[in-house]
Order: sequence, then C-alpha cells, then structure tokens
Amino acid sequence: MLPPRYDPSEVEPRVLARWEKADPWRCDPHSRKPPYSIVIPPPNITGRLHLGHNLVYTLHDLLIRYKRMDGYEACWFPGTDHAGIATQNVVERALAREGLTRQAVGREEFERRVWAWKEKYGNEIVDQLKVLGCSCDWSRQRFTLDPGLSRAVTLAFVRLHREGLIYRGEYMVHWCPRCGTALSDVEVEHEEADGHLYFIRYPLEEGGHVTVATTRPETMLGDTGVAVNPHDERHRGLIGRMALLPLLGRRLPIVGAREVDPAFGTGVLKITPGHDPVDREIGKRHTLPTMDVLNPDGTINDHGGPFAGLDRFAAREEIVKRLKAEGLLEKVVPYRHAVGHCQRCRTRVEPKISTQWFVRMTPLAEPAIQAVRSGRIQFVPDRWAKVYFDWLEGIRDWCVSRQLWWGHRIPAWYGPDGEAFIALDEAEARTLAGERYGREVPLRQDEDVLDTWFSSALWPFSVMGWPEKTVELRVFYPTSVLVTAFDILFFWVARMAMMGLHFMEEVPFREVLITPFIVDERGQKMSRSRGNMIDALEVKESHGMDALRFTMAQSSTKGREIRFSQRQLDEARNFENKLWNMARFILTNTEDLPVGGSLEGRLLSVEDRWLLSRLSGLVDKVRTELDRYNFHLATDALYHVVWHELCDWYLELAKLRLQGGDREERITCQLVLREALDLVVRLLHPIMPFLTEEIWGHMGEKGSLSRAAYPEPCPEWRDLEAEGQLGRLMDLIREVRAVRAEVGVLAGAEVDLVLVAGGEELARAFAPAIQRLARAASVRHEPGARPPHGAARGVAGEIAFFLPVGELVDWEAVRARTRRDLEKARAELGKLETRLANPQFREKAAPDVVSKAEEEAQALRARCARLERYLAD
RNA sequence: GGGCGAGUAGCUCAGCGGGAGAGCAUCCGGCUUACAUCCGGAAGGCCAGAGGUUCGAUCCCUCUCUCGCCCACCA
Repeated sequence: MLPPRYDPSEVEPRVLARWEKADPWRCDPHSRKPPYSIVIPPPNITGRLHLGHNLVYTLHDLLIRYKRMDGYEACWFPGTDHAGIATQNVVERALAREGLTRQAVGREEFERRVWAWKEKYGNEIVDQLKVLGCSCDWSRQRFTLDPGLSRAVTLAFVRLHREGLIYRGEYMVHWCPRCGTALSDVEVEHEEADGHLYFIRYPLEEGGHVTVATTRPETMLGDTGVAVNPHDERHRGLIGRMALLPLLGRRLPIVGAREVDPAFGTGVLKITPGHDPVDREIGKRHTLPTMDVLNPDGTINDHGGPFAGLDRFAAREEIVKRLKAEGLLEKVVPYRHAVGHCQRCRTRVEPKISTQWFVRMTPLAEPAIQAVRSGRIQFVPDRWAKVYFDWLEGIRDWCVSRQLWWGHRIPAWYGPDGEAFIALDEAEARTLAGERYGREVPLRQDEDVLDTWFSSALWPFSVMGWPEKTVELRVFYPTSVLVTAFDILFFWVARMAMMGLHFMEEVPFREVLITPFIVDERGQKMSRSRGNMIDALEVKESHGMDALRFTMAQSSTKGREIRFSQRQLDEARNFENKLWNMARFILTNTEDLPVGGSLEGRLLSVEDRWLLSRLSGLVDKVRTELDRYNFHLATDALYHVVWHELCDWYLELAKLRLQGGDREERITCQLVLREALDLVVRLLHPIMPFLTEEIWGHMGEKGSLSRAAYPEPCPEWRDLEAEGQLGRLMDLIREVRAVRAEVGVLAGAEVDLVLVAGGEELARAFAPAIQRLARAASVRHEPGARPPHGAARGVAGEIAFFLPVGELVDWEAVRARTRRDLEKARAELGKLETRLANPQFREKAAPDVVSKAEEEAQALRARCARLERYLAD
C-alpha cells in the first residue's frame, strides 16, 4: 500500500540508486536506431547547481528522455569545464585565507593545489547533475583538461596557427588589474557609472594653452600627443605645434585626426596610445610613441615619474590635486558613462597595450554566418539569429592568451631571439628550432594559458574523441540540439559554430534553443554578489526535484525571462502529490485485475470513450508541443488533463462502477484506469522522472521507465460523440452544484433533481453519476413539469431543471442569479446576431466559423427562453 | 547611439485573427473512505494608450508611453 502523501525525499534517492545501478542510459553507437545527441554545456568545477543550470539541464534531460523513449539512440555526453579564471580565482581566495598568494607558492604548487581542489570538489557538480536526474551516459564523462581534450586543444591551436588564423602581436587589449591578465572583448561588461569629466590645460610650447577633456586623468602620464579635428576652425591652427604635458613636461606634438569630435568637450583630444584604442590608431598614423604607464596590477609604472607605484585611482586623485595646485585644472563636471568591468571579478578594466595571441575571426565567422542563414543551424526562438549575425558580422579578433596558471598552456616555445615555434609538443618545437638555428638552443615555453572558452569551442567534437576518427563522431556529430541561456551566445555558441565548421566541416548542432533567463521574485538577476541565488538542492529538499523540473518546464516560454516563483513551485509539488494519489487510487482499485487483460473488444462506456478520446488528444498535444520546444504548453496540457479531467471526472465516475456495477463493467473500468495510468506515466516521465519511475515500479513493471516507449498517437481513440455527451453531463452537474451553492442548500443535503426540458438521455444514462456528483437524491425527467413553490431552478445549456428544496431557498439569490445569467446570455446572443446579420461576415468568414456561430446562437436562444420562463414565474 | 523583449484578473503568468484563461490570493460551502499538498461553488479584466489593416483584433501594421535586457572605442 502506497503512503497517502508523496515524499520525494524518500523516493528520489531510491530511484537514483536504482538508476545508478542499472545504468540505463549508456548508449550504443552501433545500434541501428536513429541517433539523437546532446553535449552538455559543461558546468564549471567551481560551480554549485543553481536555477539557471537547473533550467538548462532540465530541458536537455527532458529532450533526451523523450527521444530515448521515442526510439532514438539518444546520447547525452556529460562533462565539466576547468573554467580558467573562475577556478583560479576560487583557489586564490582559498589561498588568501591561509595568508598565501599564488606567487608565494609558485606555479607548480599552485597548479597542484588546483588539481587537488578539482579532485575534491570537481565531482560535486557532477553528483548534483545526477541528483537533478540528468540521464547522461556517465561512462562518457569528460573534463576539458583531460589528456585527450588537451591534445585536441593543442592540435587546434597548431592547425589554426599553420593556417595563418592565429598570430601573436602587440595590441590594445582589455586588462584586468586584479586578475592580472588580458581579457577578450566579451569578458568585459560595460556598466553605466557616475564619473567626472576633467578639463585640463595643456600649455603650448610657445605660450598659451589648450584644454583637453578626459575621464581618466591618470592616463595623461602616457600621453604622447594632442589631436584636434582638422576641420575644426577653432583649433586647425594648432596642428604642427607643440604642447607640454603638465606635471611631467613631456613635449606633445599636436596632430590632426578626423576621429576627434569637435562637439565633445573642448574639441581637443589628448593622445594616449598605450591606453586607448582610438588614441592608438591616431598615434600609429602620426608615429607618436606608445607608452604603457601601468604595471600588471594596475599601479603606475616608472613612466609615471613621481606617481610611480601609486594605484591608478590614487594616482588619479594625486594628479588632480597637483593640477589644481598648478592652476591647470579648468573644471570638473559630473559625467555618466559606460565603464568596462571584468566579468569575473567586477574590477574596472583598463585598455592596455600588450603582446598577446589572437585568433583571426573574420574567416571563421563567415561560414558560421552562412550556416545559420542557410538553416543548417536553427535558432529557437529565431530572433536570436539576428543577435548572432550582428555579433559575427562585426567580430574582432579574439585575444586567446591569458596571464593565468590554470588552463591549457599555449603550445609556443621561444628561441633565444624570441622567435616562436608553435608545435604539438616540445620535441616538435625543438625540431623546428633546430631547422632554424642549425643547432640545439634552449627553448622556453610560453608562460600563458588559453582562454577557457577556447577549449569549450571544441567541446562538441573533442568529447567525442576528435582528432581520432571515432565511431561516436561518425554517429553523433553533429549533435541534435543545444540548450542554453543567451548569456553565452557569443562566448560559446558562436565559437562552437565557428570551430565545428572549421575542424569538422560541419555544424556542431542543428538547433540552438535559447532559454529565458531566470530572475528572482522581484525581477532581479540572480547573482552571487546580490546574494539572491537559489540553490537547486535546497528546492529539492523542500519540494522535490520533479516539482522543480516541472516548474522549469512550465516556465520555459518563449519570453526573455522567468521570474522564479515560490507559488508555482508549491503548485508543482501539489501536482506531484496529485499524481501520486491518482496512482495510489488506480493501483489499489485494480489489484484484483488479472494481468494481461486488454481493452480489445470490450464494451466501453461513454465515459471510457470520453477519457480515451481526451488522452488521445493529450498525446498529440504533448508530442506536438515538445517537438516545437513549447515545454510550457505540453506541461499545461498534462496538468490540466490529468488533474481536471482524469482525476476530477473520470476517477469520480469510476468509483461508481468500481463499487457497484457488474463484474464485466468493473473490469472494463479497471482496464481503462490502468491504461490511463500507463499512458500518463509515460507521457510525464521526461518531465518528472523520479515520481513516474517510482509509480512504474509499483505497476509491476520491470526495467526502467526511461527505456519504455513513449506513447504513440492513438487516433482510433478519438470520439467526438463521447466528448460531446460527457461535456453536456459535466455542464449539467456543474450547473446543479452552482445552483445549490448559490441557493444555500447545504453541501451534504441531498435533494431531488427534476429535468423539465432536455436531458432525457443524460438522465437515462447517467442517473447514478448525477446523483453522486451533484448530490441528488433522485434524478427524474418530467417534461413540462411545473416547479412547486420553493423550487430552485437552473439552466445548463439547453437543459432546464429544478430542485424542490422548499423553504431552504434564498429566493432573492435565485432570481438575481437567473437575471444575471439571462443578461449574460442575451449580451452574448446580441453580439452573435449582429455578427451573423452582417452579410460580409457570412461571405468572407470561413464556413465552419459561420456555422459554429449559428449553432451557438441557437443554443443561446434556447437558453434565454428557458431563463425567461423561469423569471416570469 | 543601435537592437531586442515585456506591459492581459490583487499577484505570477499562459493565450496571439473569430468564446478572455490558469495557478495563487480573496469570498462562500465541504474531513464525499486517492489526495485538506484535497473537493465543490463564487467574485474579479475598456487584454498599457492612440491610429490603421480586416467582415471581425488582446492577437497583424504604425506611432506613443512605462519597465527590463543586450550591443556600441565619443575621450
């Protein structure tokens, strides 16, 4: 006997253990089934599962379970990401708690510690994925720093380099002073911030001055020129003259540059080629020297003269103070502008000239653009394609080197003269060096590592064993679908597309499903710093993982954000319990059913036919909506049919037949119940795997439900006649209940029901059901009978009835209710009639729309007539 | 400065060319032996605003307003 309350904390671990043991998701590339594959967006080893993960992984799992059940060889490749900066930061923080820094312990020790950290915590996230129910093929789990995947990374780098798509050079990059590394463009987040615009006087060599405006006065230490727009009447004459850098006295040539906006500030721009991309361009054109004034940690270096050693912000203050003292600070005005921050640590980044490795993106981007344009990759919703195009079309080269210690070491070795040898390993580099120098020379490997996203870009094929020609690659590449939030569209999705097309000459996935973004109940982005992250495991504790998964599926609309809602979660938990009790009811009431019974050839009652018809519709609906990634519509349909049709109506009706009725009828009913349970459990399994698997076990089934077949469409069950008849029955019962409630008949009291017009077939076929569900003492059909004094009346569709309740009736309530109903019906009828009276409507509207309107109008006229007669009494 | 999304019942949100819906909250009534995480009933909406297309618009088009997000080297 099942307990009356579903307890996920008891069931889920048990189901999990069963899965762990049976390993039901190991896939076989040699099977003849059509392949369906997904590679996991690898979670960071630093991660803990939050709702964002939960959404993405739930949807992946939902799809893979659906396809697996539906006859595909469905393979989900799991794994984790070393997550360069993120992980390094976490371990550095741990070191800091010991009073250490990575520099203090040294690179080797640091790497050892990160690995140790990974061994200790890296599997936590994997365990969490399992707890979530992810049906991955765990035998294929990979890590981006695994030897195989590292080889793939090295090979990709070497190949790109030989193809001229990777180069090294001195360019302006975003620099995070806290992380001490260069960043790519996408790792910089721009945020509006209140700052100041400083107007500074630069003396002219021959007397007088010009005033420049800047938001970063400290960068003046690196100024090597001044520029004005050559078309600017006011300043044109300055070109070719010399200004003097305040505080340092450096001579600054004044040049003309069209980039200078005469309308901004004073129309005079100070040129700092070491710390501003526009200045860099202008500087290059006019052969102004480039001067880097920042140390890697953001302090001023020796070029800063008296300010050397100060932090950039301290230097700013100091410089402003000195300028003011010397009368060179004309004014300071408040100024709001966007400033770049390090995605990982929120530190303000600095543009800084530096020598880095870059991937040439334009040649890689072109095929990736074409792949989407031609439809070989499809975005869902497709509006994301535009965002993708916009980014790729304006793409700039990708800075891939990072001054970090945790990651794939760049496979470049330098000779004594600084010549770089790019090779798969040191031996190969040595050979290359030997060819150049003609002798053994000492080589030094590049200290830097690659952007963590470089390995991620290769993930869809590196997890399948690339560069080997594996059977997995042959069968499962390209993958079927990728599910992700939009925040890694550029970081990951676009780069996978480019690398997949380049190295595999084929897209990495056919569809990209972009999910909404989860925000908290107040609509705020969830983030660690806000402290509003919701831990999936805590939700699991309180509501069960299936409830969370159900909520995720239900929330997964085509909108842009999902507002997390506790109530919705409660609702899902209630649904869990409902399902549990539905199963409990069906199982206990079918215990005596002989196994192997079949509905085949049995005489079905109207409600049986109605239920099967509804379930047939449900199967179609769920399949259609899942195929379209409309998870919320599939979920809503399941919720509604299971709860409000199967449970509220069929189960209630079934009770009659299970108690009384003849034996054959009871068996039929039991068979229908089992059929319904079987179907519902299969349909729901991808969404609520734990609960359904548990019920499946109680149904006496062997093996995992996850390997059972997904319900096929069953058009032979469609029965509109039964649906119509049950619809009328439900209307009548509802109306009787409503009248009773309105009129104040005690819920427990049984009163007679007299149908005075219409409904004879219902009364004949369903009298016991009506008695039970509408709490009627008896059901009589007496056409034209006059209600006695003190009878409550009602009209359900075309059926008129009364309840002789005598003194119980609140007469005012009855009349008020009838009047209201009549008004409503009349208004509705009025609208319909004007529409029908319009010749253009009859002419242009679809025929079925017209006939439907006519039918409705007729029904409404009948209803009005009945209501009017009641009122007239 | 570009681009995108959202504005529907008190709240959270579905629906998106021919009936304005769900859950929660509210009110009324129920321990009807699967479930009180339940059952029955009720109340609640110029579907942001203004134009347009259409026989017909919450749904399509244009504009406006209000929020939110993404992208962008104006110092």
